[in-house]
Amino acid sequence: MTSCQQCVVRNRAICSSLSAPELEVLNKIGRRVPVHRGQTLMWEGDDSLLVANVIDGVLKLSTSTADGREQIVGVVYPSDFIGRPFGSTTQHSVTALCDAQVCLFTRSAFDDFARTHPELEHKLLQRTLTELDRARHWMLLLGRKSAGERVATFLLEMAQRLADASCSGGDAVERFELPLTRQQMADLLGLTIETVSRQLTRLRQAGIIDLPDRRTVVILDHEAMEAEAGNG
Amino acid sequence: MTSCQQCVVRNRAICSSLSAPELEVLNKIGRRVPVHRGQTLMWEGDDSLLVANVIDGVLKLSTSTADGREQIVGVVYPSDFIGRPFGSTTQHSVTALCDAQVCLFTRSAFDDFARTHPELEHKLLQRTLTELDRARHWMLLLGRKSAGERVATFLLEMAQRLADASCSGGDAVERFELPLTRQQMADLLGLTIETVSRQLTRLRQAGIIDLPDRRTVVILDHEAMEAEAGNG
DNA sequence: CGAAAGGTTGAGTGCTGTCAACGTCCGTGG
DNA sequence: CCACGGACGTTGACAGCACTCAACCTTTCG
Repeated sequence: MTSCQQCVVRNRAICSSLSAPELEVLNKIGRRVPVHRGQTLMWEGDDSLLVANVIDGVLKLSTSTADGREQIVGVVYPSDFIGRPFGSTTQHSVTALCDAQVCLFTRSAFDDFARTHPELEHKLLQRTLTELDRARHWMLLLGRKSAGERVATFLLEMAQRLADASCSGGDAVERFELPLTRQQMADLLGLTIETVSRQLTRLRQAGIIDLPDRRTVVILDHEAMEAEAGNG
Repeated sequence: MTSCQQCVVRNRAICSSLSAPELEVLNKIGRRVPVHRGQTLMWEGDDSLLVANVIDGVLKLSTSTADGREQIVGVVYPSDFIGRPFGSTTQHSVTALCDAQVCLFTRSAFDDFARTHPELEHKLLQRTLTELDRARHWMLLLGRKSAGERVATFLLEMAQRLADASCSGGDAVERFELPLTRQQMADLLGLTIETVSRQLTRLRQAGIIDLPDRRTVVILDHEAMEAEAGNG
């Protein structure tokens, strides 16, 4: 039986605000659930019935237009929180990009627990404020950056986030596996799959990155990447 | 002397969570400040030293690329909260779109007060969650919608928000004043000023809207607008 | 009245999307 | 083991939407 005490995201997730006896209670209302790659945990427009902490894996948050154009509005990693507490509907779908594990709560039980645990709400507030900053920052990319800048910015951000998640002391990793397909990259960057592919090829031919296989990226020239990303 | 008790946003802002004696304390750490049109209250990248409630007027939140391209990432109205509590830097500039009034706090004083008033933090959390939903919804527009859809979506959303702010029972108003110039609309929609102007002209010539003067919009055919916006 | 700011319209270009063909990887089943 | 099929990815040709550059109009304000 898995308990919160042994949870791998214990010290990073919002649960880190809780004492041992509080964790006992939370343990009772949550349950660990596996999510398979491609499985959708919540659907855009649905009643908000569930919230969760990501324990392992990567998931995407996405919305679509009426005619099916998709935009990925967030990518979440272990220790991130998903779902819409204190609200009636979920504004975006949540889908696993790889096999994942989440710690699932019914929204009502979570809401009740959170309302009586200010420290937990504070952690959630901090996390939400950070997510809002991140979302707004992404709006600059979607509204104002060229295809080349978008792809470069994405690769740099991915390197940085994976570095934060691992233990490399904050330095961006220079080699990593993409958790996204080309189509998903396109949906995140507001581009088409062909444009993403062409920009990756261009960066590779310019000697700025290497692509040993379809999922692996090696950043060869970090400075040139910053220039490509429009941070200059 | 103005007190919180008489504040026009008293019942809508996050302060609505507070009792009379608590308001007394808040009154002491905040002060009402006028902001002139065009004046920037906070700068992107600055240390986060101030937060505020909007009392009157409309302000924009914006970020820029290194070479000066601007993206508006949010528009705030009376009762909205601005600034970055519990964080070291402000991620976007805040600028008044018309003469405005805000209730200003130093971040440290506000943080301290919030940390000891869970009900206030709860209100702030709800507000932040709503803003996050709104920002993510806007990402769909920036990433996937055409110029025509963006302009139509913007006008519909503006009509809805002004309806929510007034007392029209939730029905969108059919006639309103834009708080934005064409350039600001372009910066919000991720377009150029010329494209915005052309799309407005197109909607007017199609008989879907009227533009009595440069700042006034009349929605003549709400259904056609929904279609133009790409909503089903 | 003149200047500046804001807005509209036109002509032309180019970036990115569309459509299509082909290539690569990988799991499945003969 | 190999053939096959499907998912994923790359590349090319072409078109079109939105951007750029430019001229001109309207409103505002000193």
